[in-house]
Amino acid sequence: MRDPLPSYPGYSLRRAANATAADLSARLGAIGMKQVDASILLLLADNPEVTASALGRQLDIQRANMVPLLKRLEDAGLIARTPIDGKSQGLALTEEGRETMTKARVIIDRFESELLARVPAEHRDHLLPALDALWR
Amino acid sequence: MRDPLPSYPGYSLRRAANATAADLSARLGAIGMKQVDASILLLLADNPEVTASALGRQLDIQRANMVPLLKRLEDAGLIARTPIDGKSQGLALTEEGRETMTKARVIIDRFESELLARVPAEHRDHLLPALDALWR
DNA sequence: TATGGATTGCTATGATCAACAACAATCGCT
DNA sequence: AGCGATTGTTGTTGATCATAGCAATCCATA
Repeated sequence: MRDPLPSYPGYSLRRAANATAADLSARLGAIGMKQVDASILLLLADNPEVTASALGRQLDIQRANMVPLLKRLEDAGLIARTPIDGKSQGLALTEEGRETMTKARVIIDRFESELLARVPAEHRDHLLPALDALWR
Repeated sequence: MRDPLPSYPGYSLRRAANATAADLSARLGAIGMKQVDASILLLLADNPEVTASALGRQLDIQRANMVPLLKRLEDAGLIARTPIDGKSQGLALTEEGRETMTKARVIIDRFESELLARVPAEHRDHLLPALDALWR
């Protein structure tokens, strides 16, 4: 079947993103994590006491949609909230959260290196800069 | 805020795909099209009389989910079905479907060239081959 | 030619996800 | 003191996708 779509970079971009995301999802699923969960944990590891709003801004997730996300992580005992002032609350990893984050990071690091390994050597170093130009 | 995520190619891949997809969606919305719709029309333009199943396989869309998709396009008068045998039916663009497909292709071509233009020249030619390696 | 496995189109359903509007409480600047 | 902006939240909606199941039809082979 003749298919003109793969010659479009934008189309290949979407297909590649879907394929790799499915792969990573499966791997993170092994430790009961989703990609968003892992993103939040990684961000929290580097930025203790950030606010839910700030997290959402960084990840492009609306405030309202952060609520169930954070609730799940809190119920799982991975993050804790501490009041900053009357309306803001700081988020931080619990001890268990830190352990889970470490596991997630191992999985992600392996995933990312395998991803890069699939790219032919002559194109490899160009991938990240090219992608950055498309959304940063 | 310190953010280790953008240094991961896989993460940037997802973000870039989301950003560009949102852009294209907005542009196609101007003619009442969605990305899937346009994909189907483009594919149909090059492959008249293909079957719904074959289309779904090519686009990685399950048979069951093709039904409402094709129904919308048929109700809009963009595609027509002709029986091939007792159980299969060939899909093809109507005259109106061909016109809409042409409009969509103009939009997509412009979108894709603007997308490539955003990539620094030294990385540009590496993007498509790199992406291809990730899903083909 | 009969038959069993695969294929096609479809219905129905559930899960997940993101967008949106609205709200009360609080903050911070003037 | 007052006012606009921010925060966390609720509730709802629409879109997308996976899954299971089903009847009809096909195709290859015994």
